[in-house]
Amino acid sequence: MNPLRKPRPLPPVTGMDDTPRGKLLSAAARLFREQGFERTTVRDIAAAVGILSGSLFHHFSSKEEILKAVMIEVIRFNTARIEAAVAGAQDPHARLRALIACELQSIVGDTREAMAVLVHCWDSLSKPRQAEVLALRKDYEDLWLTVLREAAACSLVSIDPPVLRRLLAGMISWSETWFDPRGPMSFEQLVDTMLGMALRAPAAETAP
Amino acid sequence: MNPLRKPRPLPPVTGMDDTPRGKLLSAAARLFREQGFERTTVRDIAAAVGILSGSLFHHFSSKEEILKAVMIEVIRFNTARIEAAVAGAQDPHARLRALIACELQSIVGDTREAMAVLVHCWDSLSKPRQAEVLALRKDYEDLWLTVLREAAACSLVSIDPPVLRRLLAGMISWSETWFDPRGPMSFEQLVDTMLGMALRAPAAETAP
DNA sequence: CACTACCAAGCAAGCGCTTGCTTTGGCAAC
DNA sequence: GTTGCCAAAGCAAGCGCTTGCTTGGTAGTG
Repeated sequence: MNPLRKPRPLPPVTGMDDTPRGKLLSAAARLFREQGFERTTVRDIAAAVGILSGSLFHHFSSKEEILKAVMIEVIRFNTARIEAAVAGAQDPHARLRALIACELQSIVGDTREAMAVLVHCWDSLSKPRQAEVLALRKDYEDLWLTVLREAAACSLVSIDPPVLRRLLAGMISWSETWFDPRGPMSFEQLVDTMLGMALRAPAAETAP
Repeated sequence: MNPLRKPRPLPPVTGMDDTPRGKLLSAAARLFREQGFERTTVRDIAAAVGILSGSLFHHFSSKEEILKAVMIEVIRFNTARIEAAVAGAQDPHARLRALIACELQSIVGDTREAMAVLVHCWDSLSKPRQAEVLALRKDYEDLWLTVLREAAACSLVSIDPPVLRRLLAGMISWSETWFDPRGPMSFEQLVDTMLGMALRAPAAETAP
């Protein structure tokens, strides 16, 4: 927006900083997740940070722009995280495990609210805004495919990478609905279970 | 609801019959899926079957009751389907495959709209109505657990049944977002791929 | 004549967003 | 070190519209 800006200490911290904008985004993320996008009013969001509804429009031009901003911030944050994790892993097996662990972490851990919003409120975004978000998501998905293709190339996995990606995405994103890190199963156990399913399963025979 | 009722030719046909109520339900299911519950107005639903919005309330007492009815019908239908499929399968392996095939069928096949509504519009239902639907869902989930425990007992699978159920539920329900039976991968191939992942994967070591 | 199905009209409430104005805090000019 | 200034941030009020649902009445059917 503003072309001339003082050098900020760092790009966004854990997703949302503590500027008015950042506070609005994290409050909105929590509300959107709890009540859904349509059932959350601009008055709800404003009240959550202690201002009136009209004042909200000094920061965002519309309610939908808030939703878009929540999604963009969480995608940026998590893309940076998986890039760092993959760069720090030594072999294909470790890289695959790192991806699963990162995505699970983002969904049941620190960015849980915003990730749930990304999944559940997707259809509340207009098509043009969906396209903007999808463009950002591309880097994220490309990295997944690269790692899965590498794993397939060395016979670590035998399922077609695009299909395997989607099956893993389903398992991982669904765990938001049931997994509790304080429950009987630990985070690491769940990662290893998912990894185990991805690894040794043989591909289905290519029958019609 | 009505304790005295003419013997209907059969319990609900493919989910929704062709009475005014049935037509309303399938129109609502389609609209709820395409636009979400909140963005769909009672005027939309009424228009889809060619009546005015007020007339809708001669069939349902509220918009939310329509949503509940859609969910209940699809659960009834799919519970009957898996019960028949399991009863017709000879061994644990076949029973597990039948469950996966049935659930995938319900999600990408004939009851696609209503199943998508069940998953995506869940939070739009008030808590008391959620409880009513959950009570019906219990039989369905119990059958899954029974089959998975049997498979575990004969070492067909090695992952804890409740966990495995949730991982499979995630993979299967997520496929609504990407799987196209007319695409390069057939329905049966996808079932076998999922089955393969469930089958031989070893449980994660029980480390902290 | 009861019953189902529907129409026509509209109400009360809530919605996203706009407008016009006030307060606040930082900072360069003098 | 006041002073003058301005942009960011917020308030108070409310507009125009949509929403779920109600009401009172009517046509067709067994």
